[in-house]
Amino acid sequence: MAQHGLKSTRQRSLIIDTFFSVGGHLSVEELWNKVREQDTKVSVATVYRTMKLLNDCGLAHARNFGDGQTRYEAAAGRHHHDHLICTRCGRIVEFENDRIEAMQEAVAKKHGFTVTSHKMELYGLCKDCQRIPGSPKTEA
Amino acid sequence: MAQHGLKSTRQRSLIIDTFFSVGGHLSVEELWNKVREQDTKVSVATVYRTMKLLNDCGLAHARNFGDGQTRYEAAAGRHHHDHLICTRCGRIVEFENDRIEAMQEAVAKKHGFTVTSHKMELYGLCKDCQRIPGSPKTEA
DNA sequence: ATACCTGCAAATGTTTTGCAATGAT
DNA sequence: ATCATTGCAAAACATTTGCAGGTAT
Repeated sequence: MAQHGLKSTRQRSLIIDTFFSVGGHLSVEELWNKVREQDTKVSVATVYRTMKLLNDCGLAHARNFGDGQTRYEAAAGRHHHDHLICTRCGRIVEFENDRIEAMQEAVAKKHGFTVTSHKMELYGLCKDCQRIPGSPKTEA
Repeated sequence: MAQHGLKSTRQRSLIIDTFFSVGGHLSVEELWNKVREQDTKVSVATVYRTMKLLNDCGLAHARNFGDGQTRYEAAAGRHHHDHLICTRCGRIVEFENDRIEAMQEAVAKKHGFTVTSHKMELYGLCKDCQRIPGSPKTEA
């Protein structure tokens, strides 16, 4: 970390290790809770600061799935991908599709735009939730 | 409006008229400013409440382009569409592409999802901004 | 030693809400 | 008259920041 003038601290190591070992698409609060299982003293502010750094370094990507919280996913050496989000159980599935990406480029070009980034999210019901009628987020 | 137990008030009429006549993708604050040109007394809370109603009725759609504010666009009788957003000047261009939609469906089906809604946003530089080096949001 | 980091609490920015007063039907 | 709606100010949320003390290099 020293190459960017960053220091390796107990808190940062714990936060980063936890983030990568838990995986998925964690909100800061979720990550904070996991971190506090190991060290009760770590403050949210530090988790926010650390995830921001990780994002700036390109090791994590900030995402926003419309639930009002920023979520982070590991990014090291990963391809760009998009997401399917189950609006009932919250499951998030990642996918890649080169043909869609190509068509996005084509659409942008048609409108004179140069695309630097994009996001695409498909919301709906996952396989399991389609057969279960009733209200969302009510796991058995 | 009576069919939903909603009442027609001076504030609502003004907010709704303003929203539809200004058009585009307005944040609540932008809309509030426009509204106050006609009536200084209208509160932000009322604008928030009215736009939420309009959204629930399906007459407006809430959008989130990553600038931290919810933006609303008119929705009455419009097709689904996606957006190109210029990260320099903030210009927003709408587009429709049936082939991309079809491929989204296909991807979802492959993963066992039923899609109920989706969002796709392409961020980059518009035609005009590509030729202007320098910092964003600095209009001549 | 010298930056950089941390925790805390206070501040931020956006959106929501409780409540008493006002207004529409 | 009744019940929805308003404005205001306070509350709620997620996130950021100032600062004084602590820590890695």
